[in-house]
Amino acid sequence: MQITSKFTIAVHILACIEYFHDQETVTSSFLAGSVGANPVVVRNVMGDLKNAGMIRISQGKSGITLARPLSEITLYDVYDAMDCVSEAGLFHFHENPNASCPVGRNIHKTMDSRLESVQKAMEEELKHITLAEIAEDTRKEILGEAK
Amino acid sequence: MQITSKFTIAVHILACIEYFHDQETVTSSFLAGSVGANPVVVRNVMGDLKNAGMIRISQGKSGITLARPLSEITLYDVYDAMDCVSEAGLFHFHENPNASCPVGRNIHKTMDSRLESVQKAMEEELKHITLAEIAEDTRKEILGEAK
DNA sequence: TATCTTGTAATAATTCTTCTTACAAGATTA
DNA sequence: TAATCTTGTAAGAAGAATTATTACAAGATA
Repeated sequence: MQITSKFTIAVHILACIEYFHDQETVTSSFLAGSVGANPVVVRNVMGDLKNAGMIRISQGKSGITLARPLSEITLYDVYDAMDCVSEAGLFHFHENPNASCPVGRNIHKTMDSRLESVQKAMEEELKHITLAEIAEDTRKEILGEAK
Repeated sequence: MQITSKFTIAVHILACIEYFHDQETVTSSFLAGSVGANPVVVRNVMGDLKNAGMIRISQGKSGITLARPLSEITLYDVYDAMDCVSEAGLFHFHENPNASCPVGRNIHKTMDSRLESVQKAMEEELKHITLAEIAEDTRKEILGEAK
């Protein structure tokens, strides 16, 4: 089980917009080229990022741009925008516990709050990481390559 | 995306073994009845729990028993035994970032350590919760029902 | 020895995710 | 204004992963 690749694609896209904004007109096709995915999946991710207020989309020369600085976007914001985890939560509860068994009809309730806290721990960690860090590290890696 | 229901099934099973061990002979069919799943999935989960040293399996009157007290089993132990998350990690990285794009060939490296720390935060939280807590709360809920 | 239970393979069914094609609608620029 | 480019979205195909089920051999028990 893994969290949808839309999440890492979204991060990749944001890093690209930041990196290329003053050299190229950034379009969905351009991004799809860097990501290595079909332009349509990129456009869908773009749509989610736009709805979340992270990017602006123009068909003109300005292309796709950041709507706010990467320092104000955390991994959690992206995770949230991509709907990485369903309404039901990170953990899949088995569907048919037997209500005529005392354990069966109570175990769900007993686990729920604890599993929520586990999910929350992950989400809190995501909030501590900004896209700015990632973009900056990426830039450093690229500069490092020159040697 | 959700973590396999084998995880909650395993917790349910452990709670059942604890709850019923002095009233019933606990078998895979009995457990399957409480869980509401096919006996084969229960047996597979049982196999994993046995390999992890949490339960003992007998075909006789003793049935399935705990191999160590629930206070010494954490949700992480169960999570680990069920192989809830693949080798590749919790986050699915998109497969084909373009190596001829500077961002494309560096973004993976840049994200990896951070995503690992996020996954680790979740796993640490799992380590803080014991099966004993859950079994105890379940017992309390059951007693509460009597009113 | 008859019965019950586990272990496991094989397979089917279902659900999710990802990819792809196609095209309408909006924006841009010459 | 017309030609071109880009986005937004629907529809569907393909693929992967998860879960359920049948079947049966082998081991344990009484």
